[in-house]
Formats: sequence, C-alpha cells, structure tokens
Amino acid sequence: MNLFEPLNHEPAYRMVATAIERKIVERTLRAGDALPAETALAEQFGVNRSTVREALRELETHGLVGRQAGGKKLYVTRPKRDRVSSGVSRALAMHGVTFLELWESMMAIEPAAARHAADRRTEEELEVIDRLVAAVAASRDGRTAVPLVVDFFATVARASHNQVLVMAQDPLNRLLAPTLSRMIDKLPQARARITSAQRRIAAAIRDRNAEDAAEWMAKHIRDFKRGYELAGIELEYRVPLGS
Amino acid sequence: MNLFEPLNHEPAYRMVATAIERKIVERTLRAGDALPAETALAEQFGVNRSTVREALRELETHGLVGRQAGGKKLYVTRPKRDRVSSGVSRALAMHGVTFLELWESMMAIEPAAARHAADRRTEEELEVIDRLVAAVAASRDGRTAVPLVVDFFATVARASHNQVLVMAQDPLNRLLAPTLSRMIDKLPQARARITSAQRRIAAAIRDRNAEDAAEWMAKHIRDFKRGYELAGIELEYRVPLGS
DNA sequence: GGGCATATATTGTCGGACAATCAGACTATC
DNA sequence: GATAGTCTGATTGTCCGACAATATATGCCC
Repeated sequence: MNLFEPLNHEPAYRMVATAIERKIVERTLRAGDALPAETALAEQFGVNRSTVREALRELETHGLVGRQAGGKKLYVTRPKRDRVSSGVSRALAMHGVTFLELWESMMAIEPAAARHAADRRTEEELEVIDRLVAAVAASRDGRTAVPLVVDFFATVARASHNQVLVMAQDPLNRLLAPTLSRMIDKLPQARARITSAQRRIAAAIRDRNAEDAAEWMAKHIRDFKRGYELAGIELEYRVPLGS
Repeated sequence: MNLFEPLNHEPAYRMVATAIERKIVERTLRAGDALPAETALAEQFGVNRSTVREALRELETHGLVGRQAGGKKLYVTRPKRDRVSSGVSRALAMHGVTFLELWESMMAIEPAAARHAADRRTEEELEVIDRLVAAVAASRDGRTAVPLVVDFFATVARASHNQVLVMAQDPLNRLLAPTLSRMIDKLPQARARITSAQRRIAAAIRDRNAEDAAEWMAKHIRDFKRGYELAGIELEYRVPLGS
C-alpha cells in the first residue's frame, strides 16, 4: 500500500467556511443570531473580504445562514426543508434513479407516514387532506391533478408530525411528479382510482385507525405500479427532474 | 391582494450559479465535462471574476462541480451521496429531531432495505455483511461497536441496490451513531442482542428470504427502542450530531 | 413615544495584481 | 524508448483598493 496519503492544501475559503460552520453546529452561534459583517470576519480570520465572501456563499447554499427578505445582514438559520430536499432529488435524478427504485421507497415511507398521521393528525390537517381529495376528484386533467396528488402525500407526511419522514418523503414527491403526469395522461381511469384510494386513506386517518391507514396507503402505492405498467412505462424508466 | 409582489433583485452571483446549474441539470453540460476557466466564464457572463467565483462556490457545495484531487480545473460531477446526506442529517439535527422520530423512520426504511437486499445482494456484499456481524460480535466496547453497527445498516442498504433507499438511510445512520453509543455504554447486554439479531438478518439475506429479512430487521429495530428505554433515554431525546 | 431626515455601515460588484502551481511541450539522459 | 529534468503558459487562490446602492442606526422634531 501507499506510504503517504496525498496531503491536500485546503483553500482558505473552505477553512473559513468550516470554522463558521463548526460554531453554528455546536451552537456557539444560534439560529437567529446575526453574523458579524464581512469586513469584521475578514479581519478576525486574517483574510481578505473576497475570501470570506466565498466562504459565506458556501454556508448560504447549505442553508446555514440566510437573510430576511430585502435585508443585508446575514443571520444564522436552520436549513429550510425544501432547500435540502431539492438538493436530494436533484442528486437522485442525476444518478439515474429508476421508477422502480422510487416506487420501492414510496412503499417503505408512505404507509409509515399514513400510520403516524392517523395517530397524530390535527383537525386542521384533516381538513386540508379532505380538501385535496375533493380537488383531485374534481380535477379534469393531469396538469391540475398531479400537483394535488403530490400535495396529498406531502400533507399526510406532515400530519405524521415526524420531521424525518417529512424530509425523507419530500424528495420522492419531486421525483414522482413528472413521471406521474406521464401516467395520468395515458390512463384516463387513473384519477378515479386515485380518488377512491385517497378517500379510504383519509377516512382511516380521520378515524385514527393507524393500521388501516397504512394498509390503504400501501394498496394505493401498489396501484401506482400497476398503473405504470398499464400505461406502458417500464420500471427501469429513469425519472426526470421537474421544474 | 397586492398588485405587485416585492421584486427582489437577485444578485449576479446567484444568477450566474443558476444559469450554470440549469445547463448541468438539462444535460447540456454532462458529468465529466470540464468547465471553462473562470476568466472565460466571467467574460461570457459579462461579470467580474470574483462574481463568477462566488457562483462556483455555490455549485461546488451543491456537489454539481468538483475537481479531481490535486487538480485545478473544475469538472461537472454527480453529487456524491455522502455530501448530500451529511447536509440532510445536519438539517435534521438542527431542527431538533427526537429519537422517536428517528426510530420511526428506521422502522419504515431498514426493513424495506433488508427485504430488497435479500432479493438482490451479491456474494461480495454478503461477505462484507458477515464480516461486520463477526466484528460486532468480537467487539469489546461501544467505541468500536457503534461504527460497525452503523456500517451493517449501510451495507444492507447498499445491498438493496436501491439508490433512493441508500440515500434515505444514510442520514439516519449519521444521527443514530452518537445516540447509539450512549445506549451501548449503559447497557452491557446490548451488544449480544444486536449480534444475535444481525445473525438472523444476515442468514435471511443469504437465503434470499425477503420476508424473513424484513421481519427480523423490524424486530431488530424494535429491540433498539426497548434498549433505549432500558437505558433510560427518553424518546423525546433530541439526537445530537456526531463527527 | 412615534415619525422623519440624515449619517454610517455594509453589501454587491468591479478592476487590477501577484505568487503558486498545474498542464503540456520540449529536451537531456540512461 | 522510457524516464527525468526544464521551460512556458494558463489558471487558480488570494489580496488590495474602490464605488454605487441601500439597509441600518442616529439624531431631531413633534
């Protein structure tokens, strides 16, 4: 084996970024705190302001710092969920994830989300779910239905009051949307089947019947796969990235 | 409603970043292609090189571009899994995820991973799994056992040959590790229980018995919760972030 | 105390500069 | 012919200094 590992000279902008990041992760800098000005940081670190700026861009894209709309001061902030999950879905899409992989993950996550949603949903969440089910039922074409279907999944996940499930589920939705609209366009009966499944899931969640909610959700997802097969989409179809 | 939404002047570095990102996502720039030099980009976009650099830092942290070790040219690259999932786990930890939330997600994902691993594992993956099980059995304290246990989960997930599951599972592992070592230290019998569960899971995966693999994995995870309760860790314990 | 004008600080962007070093070509050596 | 030295140009990492736009703080007035 090799005697020496390659020593790599970390650029200053990266060292600055990790230094600040560490302070954030270990809560020396707390969410809501304002960061020092760029010039002040440059002085403290003994580097040029340009270097600090590159480091700040890194933290900014990680979502660790941000600014309130129209402001210039940077504040420490908790990464917004949708920023994180859009990164995840982009990565997955770039790795050529297939519909089968996506479907298997939905089979794992969505029933669990439905189960816990049945246990923990609030009255308001139930209303949103019902409204979405009704909207899907009333929809006349795929372009309007798909966002509603996706929203249904997202709302059920939120109703589980489990942030990890929400964060795991969100990227799936982003990958599902473009492919789902392909299916719905080819399969006229799909919307009716979706609506009937959603009604049963919503009813189980309303009744706080966790097992039924999980079971119906699983059936619902299984039905998706059948739909894709009927629509002639291969399971190896590599899901594209929407919006 | 308001007639005009607040127009916010996107900074140039963000516009440059999204412009390049778009070309990558829509495959005009493919993975492996080299990016033009910073000066060339600055000229094309009509902005200063500093501005281009800030944009490049953004793409770099997203993992969309990178450089081969010790090189200076930037290449388009597919986001590395562990870069993405470290971002996810950091976000989750900063949002104060509890052990219960983590556990519920493991209950959803790990059995599914085990199920598909039983169907699709290769001989090599099986060997790695066996080696890890043996290493956990031979371990004498938590500091050595925890990374092995985590690695067991990760290897099973990889053996599922489902990239989405892998990507969903990885952040769970990062959050599990610090908390798990707390438990193992307090509960001497934990390692033996873990080993016996791992043996059964490994056997089921070897026999390509998907249902058993999923079932034993579920039992294994359930046992974790019991372990935490015995160790006196509350389910509302907010998981910290390791390393 | 609240509203307004003014001063100050800070950001976004620019231009130019320079050392370090990577990539490639070219040459000398065994 | 393969390997090691040398040279040259291109490119990055970092710095300095500057300036317009504007968010933030200060002070004043009522």
